[in-house]
Amino acid sequence: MVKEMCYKLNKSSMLYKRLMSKHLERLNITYSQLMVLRVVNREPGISAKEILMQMDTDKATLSGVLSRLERNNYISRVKNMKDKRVQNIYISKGCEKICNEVAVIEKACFSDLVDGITIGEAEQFIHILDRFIENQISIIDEKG
Amino acid sequence: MVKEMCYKLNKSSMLYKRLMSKHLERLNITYSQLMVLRVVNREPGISAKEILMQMDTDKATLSGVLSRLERNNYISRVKNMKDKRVQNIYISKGCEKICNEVAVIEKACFSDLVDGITIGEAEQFIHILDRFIENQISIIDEKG
DNA sequence: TATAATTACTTTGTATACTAATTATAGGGA
DNA sequence: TCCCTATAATTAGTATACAAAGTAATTATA
Repeated sequence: MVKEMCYKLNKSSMLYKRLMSKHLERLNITYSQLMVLRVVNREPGISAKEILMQMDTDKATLSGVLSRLERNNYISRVKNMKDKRVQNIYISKGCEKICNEVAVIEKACFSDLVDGITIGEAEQFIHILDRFIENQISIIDEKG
Repeated sequence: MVKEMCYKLNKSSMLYKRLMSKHLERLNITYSQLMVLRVVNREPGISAKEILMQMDTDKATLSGVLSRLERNNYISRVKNMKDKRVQNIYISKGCEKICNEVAVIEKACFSDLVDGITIGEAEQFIHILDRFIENQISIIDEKG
């Protein structure tokens, strides 16, 4: 039973990434990059460490995503003069648009995803998923 | 709401992979490799294409996983003489053990994962997830 | 103030994912 | 038999994911 849950969770997650990638292709940005861009859009001047605290990824992974975002002129990184280890990250001009465009795409995509699923079911689903995630986190934390 | 579902699905999937990776570390095998190994264990002599039909991955990805499995002596690939494009894949001797060991690990891990989740809830969860996956697949298929 | 410990971030190396292109082989006509 | 198309699998290239090591700057402490 749990096996089935896990297997299907993985499958669904994979499909979601595939789906979003298709949508994002024409915006010339990847799913991970967008997730980061969104956080920066919400909090201009945020540092990598602060993004990490919100995003549950790996610092090395984030470092790479930020490099590519900067290379493609989606963001700029400015060394913080009070603490030179830190870089403040800003969205490039005109780039807020992308976040808005994506919101539209997502909305369209999401409406198809819930076909045949009631709000009550979705709530229940999220409720169980939350419990599941809590269990996962506590197991991982135990292992240090 | 859907956004929350997707976000949490991704998160849970990521945590699951992290968790299994930790467990598999000492067996010197990765999660993806194990998934493939399992299929081969079930159907000795299976071809890469047949694995693909069962596994919902990419053929290029699978090719890489198979190379590494072969490099580490977990499997062997034998050219099929009736159709020389095809390779028949076999588990190396002594390697069935790993599959069994993993079954034990998984069982232990799974029991922790369902803490506080009833069987009824799990069933409901899978039911909704199935619907969700169906929707995802039909959207992806629409797009070609 | 010199040294130790920490912190923020990057780099390196390995393993997926996935697209596009390539290779080798099969198999069906003309 | 030669040609064309389809198929099984690999290869090349880009982008994650993550562990481990490295770098530079900051803080704590003897």
